[in-house]
Amino acid sequence: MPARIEDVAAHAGVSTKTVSRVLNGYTNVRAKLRARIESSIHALNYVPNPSARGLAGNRSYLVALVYDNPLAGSSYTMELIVGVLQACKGTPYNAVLHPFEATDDLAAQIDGFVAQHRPDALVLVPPHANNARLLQRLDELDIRYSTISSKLRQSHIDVGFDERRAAAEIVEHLVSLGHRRIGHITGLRGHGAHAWRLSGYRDALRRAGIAYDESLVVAGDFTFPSGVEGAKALLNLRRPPTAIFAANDDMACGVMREAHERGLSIPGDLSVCGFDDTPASLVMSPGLTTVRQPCREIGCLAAESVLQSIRDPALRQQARVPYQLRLRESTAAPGKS
Amino acid sequence: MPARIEDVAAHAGVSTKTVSRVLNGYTNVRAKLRARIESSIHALNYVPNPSARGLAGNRSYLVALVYDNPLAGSSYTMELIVGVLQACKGTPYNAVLHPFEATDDLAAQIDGFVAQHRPDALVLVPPHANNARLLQRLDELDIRYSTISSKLRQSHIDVGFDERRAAAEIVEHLVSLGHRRIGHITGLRGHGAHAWRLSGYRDALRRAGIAYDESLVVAGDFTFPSGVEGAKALLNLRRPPTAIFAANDDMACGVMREAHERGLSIPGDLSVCGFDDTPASLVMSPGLTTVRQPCREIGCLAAESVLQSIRDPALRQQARVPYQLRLRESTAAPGKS
DNA sequence: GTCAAATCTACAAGCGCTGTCAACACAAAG
DNA sequence: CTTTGTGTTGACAGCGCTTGTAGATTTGAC
Repeated sequence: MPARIEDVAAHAGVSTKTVSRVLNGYTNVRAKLRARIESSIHALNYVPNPSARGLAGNRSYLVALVYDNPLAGSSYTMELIVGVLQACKGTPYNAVLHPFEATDDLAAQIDGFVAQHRPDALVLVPPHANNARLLQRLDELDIRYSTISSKLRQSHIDVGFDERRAAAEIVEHLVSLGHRRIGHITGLRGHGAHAWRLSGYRDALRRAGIAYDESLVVAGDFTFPSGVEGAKALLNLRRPPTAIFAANDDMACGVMREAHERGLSIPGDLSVCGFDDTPASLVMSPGLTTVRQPCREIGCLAAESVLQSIRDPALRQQARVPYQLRLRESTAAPGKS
Repeated sequence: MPARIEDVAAHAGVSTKTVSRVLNGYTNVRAKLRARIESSIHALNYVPNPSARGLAGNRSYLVALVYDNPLAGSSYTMELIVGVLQACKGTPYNAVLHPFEATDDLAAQIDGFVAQHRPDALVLVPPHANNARLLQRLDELDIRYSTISSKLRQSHIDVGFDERRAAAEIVEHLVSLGHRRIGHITGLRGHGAHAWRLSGYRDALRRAGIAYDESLVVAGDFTFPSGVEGAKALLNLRRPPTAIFAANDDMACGVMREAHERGLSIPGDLSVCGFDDTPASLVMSPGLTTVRQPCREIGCLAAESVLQSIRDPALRQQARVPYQLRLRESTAAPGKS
């Protein structure tokens, strides 16, 4: 039978109330007494019972990660999960996962989920992070939440990185190699990543004094097949691009596949770069030039902030974490094989 | 304020205890009364409070997925998670994740985790599923658990698939294409997957009347770099193999990388096949021939069984789920380009 | 030394549920 | 008609914690 708070109180010679104060981080306990209680906790190997705590305090000690059905992008989600778990470590909080089916009655779904599990806080991943109705419903329910890479310019907690600048940098890398005709396969419309990465692409062209050519930009949806299709469209142009910047790695892999099909060598005949640094980008041959998005840090920060906001409801924070260019073998100067 | 069991009882004109019986699936409630209570539950939109339930019933309604630090194999873990979540859906149970750091004091770690979160059940993934000391400790703590692909022939719940047979099948596929010199890069020693897949390889050779050649089998550790190294060793042989069966996809990707480095075309100069059907195997060029391991079903089944065993502690079950060969473009008859 | 503020104790209530056990209804048996 | 047994239902305590109140004690400032 595990120790109870009562046992700790008796062991330390204090009231249970004071032990409770220590457990919950109240500051009005004298340092000396606090130390004594903490050593009793340690001696008895005491860990508070989460159910009892939750029941009495009307809390669940649960943070839910709300993400899209993970058919695609599993490594992205997985990394976020690792980050969220890291943030929960050492706290009484536990992470639970909630993959939302992408349906219309999202409000109903969130209501059901909240009713059942009563999470104290949510971390929302795109596309849900961009769903204004959802956020509004959460506000109504008075549930704290943070978002990841939300394109909504709202006054809530959000964590992301400067995707526009990162996209610009990777395109500038292509420019610096000598490329002038650079194709772009966009992400799925509606995602912030679609607009930001496209804007970055245009920023880089503008700064390099290269005219924006609409025909070099084709629509993708972040999937491998859409990368293949995008590559087909671009490579079928009368004057095909010498480099293609795909808005994510899966599509970049699609581009590489199509290039191989056509017998084009990479990077000799075509430079390819992606975005996200998924595991696949490392195992591709050649290795894929991409942007490392620090998913773990993002997940960790998003969870930490939202937990902090439980104590301090006024907290509003727009954190931007650093990204890194990963230059690998899929990009080189044009026209040399 | 959400409805409480008391409200439901009042609405249905019964005692709270009877409502509780209905909620917990006790059979000794008359059908008519049960129906009335169920309609009251529905009418009031009642969902029991997990904390209260847990406190009163001395349960946590938590299933923990215990896996290795997810630096590698994130898609495998992710798929298992999806399966476990699926199994929890519609039950009062919730899934929590516990990535174990691979340290020596595993018993201490599990004790700490159990003390803090008090999960009702665990699902163990290799290599932890193979840790006899860990299982013993769980038995001592009287915590239900199930394992996934455990190589321990113990009397507990385990879910997996016939890896040996699957490995044999994929090697037979190579044989049927005309390959006689087939290399194998093994997995990490200690994992069941190491032994089973190697055994399958040998089974296939034996059945094809091909002598087992030790020099064609090199040790890997399931990582991409070890695949590269393994490929180097095999391709440097005086008589290199015409096909390589890597014990997982990551290593197969490493083989493809090395082949590309050497200017060997796949499958023209070298056939490659992997195992697991990770997302990368689909985006590789050419697509990788591999074995689909039904991770979701496995995770789901493992969680379902262990939840069932909470009610029925006598439950022992060794489930084998079906696998599928995925024949893609990385394998072909030898010697034709 | 005095007084207010800060700290601490004791105790009770109660969070929402389930377990225990007793009560009850109803059928079959005597 | 009573007795016994079986199945169904209810009353109530209590799970382990937090919160609140009222009062005791200590502390530090003056």
